[in-house]
Amino acid sequence: MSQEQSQRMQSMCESAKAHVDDLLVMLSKSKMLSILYIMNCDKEPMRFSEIKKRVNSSSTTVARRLGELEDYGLVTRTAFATVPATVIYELTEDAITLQPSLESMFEWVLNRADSSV
Amino acid sequence: MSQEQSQRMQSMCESAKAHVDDLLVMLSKSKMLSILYIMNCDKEPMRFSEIKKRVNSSSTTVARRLGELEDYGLVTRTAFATVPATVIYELTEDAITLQPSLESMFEWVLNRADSSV
DNA sequence: GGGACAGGTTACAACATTGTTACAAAAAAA
DNA sequence: TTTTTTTGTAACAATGTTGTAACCTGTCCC
Repeated sequence: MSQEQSQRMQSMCESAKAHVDDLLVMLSKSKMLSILYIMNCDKEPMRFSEIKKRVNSSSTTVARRLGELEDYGLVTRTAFATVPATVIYELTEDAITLQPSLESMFEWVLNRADSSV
Repeated sequence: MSQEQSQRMQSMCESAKAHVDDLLVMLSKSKMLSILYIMNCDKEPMRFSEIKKRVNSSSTTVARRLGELEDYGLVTRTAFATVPATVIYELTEDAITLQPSLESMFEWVLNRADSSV
C-alpha cells in the first residue's frame, strides 16, 4: 500500500466512529453478507423466496435482514399485485458500489480454499 | 463490470460455497470486523490491551475473537516473557493479501457514514 | 366454501453469545 | 509481604438471536 493510501486510512480511522460501528454491526448480522453476496452474484432483481432458498434460512430471518437492508438504503423492495403476490428486491446504486470489495473478498477466499485443498 | 468478470463471478458463486460461508460466518461474529479494521488502520503489532481498548469490548470477547483469527490464520500471537506479560498480535501475510478488500469495504462504510451525517 | 400460492408477521421456546466476576501467574516495586 | 501489572481462562447469569408453528392477506380455481 502506498504512503498516501496509508495516510488516508489513518485519517479514516480517526473519524466517524459511531456510524462506522453501526454499519459494521449491521454487516455482522447473520446472513447479511450472504444476502449481499448472492444478490451480487446474480445481478437480477430477486424474489423473496429465491433469496430465502439461496441463503438457506427462515422466512423470519430473511425478512428481518431484508428489512434492515432496506432501512439502510441498500436494497429496494417492489411489490407487484399479481396473484399470488410477487415481491422483488434489488440492490441500490449504493450497494452496488460495495460489489468490488465483496467480490475481491470472495476471490481471496477461493484462492485460499484452492491452496489449502 | 465486464461480461468476462461477470462470468467469473458466476462460476465463483457456484463453487466453494462452504469456504465462503465459513469466512462469512467468522467475519459476522461481533467485533470481528472492528478488530480487523483497527489492525488494518494501525499496521504495527498490537497488544491485547490496546485492541481491547480500541474495540471497546470485554477481555473474554476479544480473546475469543483473536483466538478465532489465529485459528483461521489471519493473525499471529507472540508472547514475551516480560513482567508483566507482553503479547502482541499481528496480521499474517495471508491477512495482508485480504487487506485491500477489507480496506475498500471500510472505505465504503466511511463514505456512507459521512454522507449520512 | 375450501384449497393453494407468495410473502410475509407474531409469539414464543430453544439456542447462542456476551459480559461479569473470580481467579491465576510471575516478578518487580513499595 | 502485599500490591501492581498484563493477559488471559472458567463459570454462569443475563441478554440477544434464531427457527418453528400458527396465522394473515388477496385472488384465482374447483
